[in-house]
Amino acid sequence: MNNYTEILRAHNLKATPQRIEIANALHTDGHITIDNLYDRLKQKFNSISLATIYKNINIMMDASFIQEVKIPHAKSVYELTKEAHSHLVCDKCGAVEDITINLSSCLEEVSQHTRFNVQKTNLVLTGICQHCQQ
Amino acid sequence: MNNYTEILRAHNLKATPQRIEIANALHTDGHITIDNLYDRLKQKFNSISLATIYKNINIMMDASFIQEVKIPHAKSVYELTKEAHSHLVCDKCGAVEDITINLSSCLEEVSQHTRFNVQKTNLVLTGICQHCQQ
DNA sequence: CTGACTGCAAACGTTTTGCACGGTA
DNA sequence: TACCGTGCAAAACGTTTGCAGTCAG
Repeated sequence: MNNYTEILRAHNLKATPQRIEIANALHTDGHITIDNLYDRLKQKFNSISLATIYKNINIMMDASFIQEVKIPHAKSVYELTKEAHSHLVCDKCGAVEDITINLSSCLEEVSQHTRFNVQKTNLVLTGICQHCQQ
Repeated sequence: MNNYTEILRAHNLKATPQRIEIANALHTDGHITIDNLYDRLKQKFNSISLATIYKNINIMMDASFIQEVKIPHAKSVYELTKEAHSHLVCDKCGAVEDITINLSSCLEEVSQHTRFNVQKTNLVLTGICQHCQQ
């Protein structure tokens, strides 16, 4: 488990117990919805408010500490910000997995066809995960 | 302008004037938010209800006549269903543009690293469009 | 003619806001 | 201590639902 106290402060966020637990939940689960995060934090802080979850999610996104992943036909999940990567999402069980894919050939193709200046890539591949194939 | 009466019926959707106008709006604009669609249809049907927009968007999605495109940090847009393609989204002006990119090398990479069975690709490239670069 | 669609109003779920209290730095 | 964060309650927002009247097939 990381020391999220320091990491939070490095992002100009006060290290409250609630925020540290949000960071731990994201670190443990990788990807989590608002609802799951709320359920998870209620175990540790029985009187925590959903408003606190939302306020922290928003301020942590502003600080680029976390990121939202929008998924077709499903609720958004949140993850700790890390190096650029893509996502595999299982349509059956909903599991979200990180995957690093080299998109340079795709970006070349874009620059060949348009003058659009790409800054970020968002690739979500949906289908059936290995576990659900059985 | 296409004859959307027939196309709607081919999708088992009754061809009401409201639905035909939704199809025309999507055909003309390419990508449109719920709000813009509502504003657009109010010009033709001054007493149209937002509920009608939502009901039709949902039934048209169920019929695979249209599709939702989820965009980072922005509202979803809707488009007529067509062959698979990716999207360029300008962070400045919000414009959404279709682009066909060959993703086969990316999919190969996925099958080399996992046994995930990919069924759909959702690629959204964000950045600055040619017009906003000037 | 019949079932489906529309428009209105109300309900619903999600997210945001204001405020008093409490905790971090 | 000063400011920021928390929790509660209420408000705001987007979306869905139920119903009565209307229309497409």
